[in-house]
Amino acid sequence: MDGHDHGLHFVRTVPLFAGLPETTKHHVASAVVTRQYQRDERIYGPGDRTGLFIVHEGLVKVHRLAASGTEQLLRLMSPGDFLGETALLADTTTDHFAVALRPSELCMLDRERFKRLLGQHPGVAVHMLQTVSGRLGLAEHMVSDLTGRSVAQRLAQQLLLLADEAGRADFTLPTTKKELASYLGTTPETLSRRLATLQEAGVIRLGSGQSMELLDPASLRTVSSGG
Amino acid sequence: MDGHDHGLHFVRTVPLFAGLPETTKHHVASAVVTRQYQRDERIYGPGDRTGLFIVHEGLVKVHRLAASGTEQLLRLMSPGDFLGETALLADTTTDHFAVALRPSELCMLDRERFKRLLGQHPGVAVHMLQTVSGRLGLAEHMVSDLTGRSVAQRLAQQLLLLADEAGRADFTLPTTKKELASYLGTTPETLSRRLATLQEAGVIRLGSGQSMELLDPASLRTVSSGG
DNA sequence: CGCAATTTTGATGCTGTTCAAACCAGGTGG
DNA sequence: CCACCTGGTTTGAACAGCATCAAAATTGCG
Repeated sequence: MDGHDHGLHFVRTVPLFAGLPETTKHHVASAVVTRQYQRDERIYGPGDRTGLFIVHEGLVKVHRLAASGTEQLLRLMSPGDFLGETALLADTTTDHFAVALRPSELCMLDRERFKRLLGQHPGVAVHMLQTVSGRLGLAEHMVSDLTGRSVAQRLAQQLLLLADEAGRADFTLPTTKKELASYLGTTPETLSRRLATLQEAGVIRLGSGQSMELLDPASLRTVSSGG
Repeated sequence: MDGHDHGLHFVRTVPLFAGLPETTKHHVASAVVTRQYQRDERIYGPGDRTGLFIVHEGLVKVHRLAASGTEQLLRLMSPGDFLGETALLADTTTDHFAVALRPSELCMLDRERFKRLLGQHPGVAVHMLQTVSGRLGLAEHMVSDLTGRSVAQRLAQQLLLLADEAGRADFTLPTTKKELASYLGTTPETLSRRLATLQEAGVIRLGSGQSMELLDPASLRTVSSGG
């Protein structure tokens, strides 16, 4: 299987391109550059002038570094997700980092071709608009959570969400606890303490590594909503 | 001048509709419902199923209430800005408030017509995508600022931004200090103290009401970037 | 002029950070 | 196969920033 076929197969699995006609999918597939990234390899960083990336395989974190050195994890991107569009649409360079958390494969569509695609296929623009709008909702939710809710509340909410995504009460974190702490806007130390508290209360059970189990989800829901 | 003409005049001033052909502008103008809002009047709230709003005159705040009662100001919308698109694109109800901070005029385009417009005029989708993408950037910036920077740093940054927007060192806040505190993710008390500190240091001068003057912007820049 | 809301100031307490050190896990090379 | 090393996790102690509560002062508005 050569690069083109591989790309075409890939393009078919991307929600963003779902509505495109066959011939356009071929065009996109041949225009796209696919690359593998190792664990911890940087995909782009502040100042880079990249195109649109789409995750094919693996897990990518989008984060920002404050002057103080604090890292804020903004989002995790999984297969099918796109990233890098903010700088592209504003015609500037990026102001954040994208790093592969595991061996990953991404493809990139250069700026020119992407803009052309956007202008010629409104469906892509609309789909992208829906996605970005959803991300905005999440980000603004995060803002109000950071000011209006405690770490314990945010953690409880996140644990419920993770269990929900996994579809079961026992699951494994997609990342290290350090990254989870960053996502929740706190430190590893504080997160560790809150988790310990929950375990002592019999609400969760911490397994080895990043695995855990929710023993009392109802209790978590109470905590999450400020009980 | 009847409602239609008024609407048409309005439509011409909206950046979002800038690229539309004349005939479409007429259609939009006749489809739009214009309304006046008093100071503190609610435009929409959580659970409402609204269309797309566009600010014509005045100032609108978009905010969220935490269970604890904490209010988080998310953004201020001025003439030309649109709002309500998140719920619309996700086909759900809103999860936040929009309130007129002054006597304001807004128009609303209902869901159906908006969706049709979006599908038929890709330029609108692309423009909207750019705007929403920019807002996402701001929101994510806010997230990392809330976790990585102190109130003093966020305040310094905001003061510089306000002076920049005003184009001069002495300006008047667009809102009350209470709202500014909410925007910065802090309390009125803390904001008042930080402003007092800056004044004592000779960095700013607080005038009556919401007016102030930046005496030493360089110093603010130092504070803002963590000096 | 006087009321209501905002702003300021003060005193106190708590949540979460910081620094430090011990502990643990996974992966590498001898 | 095991010692080792690096980064993640946990725990402890002390501290700092900011919120909270309370009350006085100021502002703007009817």
